[in-house]
Amino acid sequence: MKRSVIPREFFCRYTPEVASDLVGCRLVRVIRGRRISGIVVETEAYRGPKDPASHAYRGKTSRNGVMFGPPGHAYVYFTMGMHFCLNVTTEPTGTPGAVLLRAIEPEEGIAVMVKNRGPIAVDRLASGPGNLTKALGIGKELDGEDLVMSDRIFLEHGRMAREIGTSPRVGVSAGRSTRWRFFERGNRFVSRGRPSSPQNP
DNA sequence: TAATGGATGTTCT
DNA sequence: GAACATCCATTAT
Repeated sequence: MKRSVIPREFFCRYTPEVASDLVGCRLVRVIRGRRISGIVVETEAYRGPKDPASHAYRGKTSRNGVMFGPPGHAYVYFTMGMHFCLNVTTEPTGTPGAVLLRAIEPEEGIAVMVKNRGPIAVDRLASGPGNLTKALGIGKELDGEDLVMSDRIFLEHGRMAREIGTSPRVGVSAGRSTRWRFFERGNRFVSRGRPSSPQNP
């Protein structure tokens, strides 16, 4: 059987381009042999020294080291005292870059996501970076995982996104001038980000 | 429906 | 000691 896992070359490109192309791909998490998955509907791009909003802006540290490594790996970090965020590394080895996965449209394993998140509406199960990692049971034990080789978490070809919208990134004070947030226009699983921010600018 | 602020802990200055 | 790639309940309109 042919695997439809996305190859490493896909991630070895200009980060905003990878972030845009990831919308429509399927994110798969496997726990005890069961698939939990969904279509990626919202992402953000982060680069290196010229991107003041990026963790890699001030160079390599023990936390962000994965961003400087080979493309196609998971960069998982803990934030705001409560939440994990899942990123996919991009660009050639030595060039920092990562795409933050902000929301998915659940497909398989919805019952497991509900168990992880509590009884809430399906369109909010994995909407927002902290909610996504909680729904899929992702923690720092997956930091540095190779998404091309792993059987615990990986990306597959999904479906064609209808239309890609862009906006400034959510929750960052620096780098407001770049529109490096990408989402499927009109999709109800996309997180609102900030209250009252226009979703179809 | 929109705005505000608290919980909570790691990382870096 | 300050900042932080968040989330959600509470408050005001």
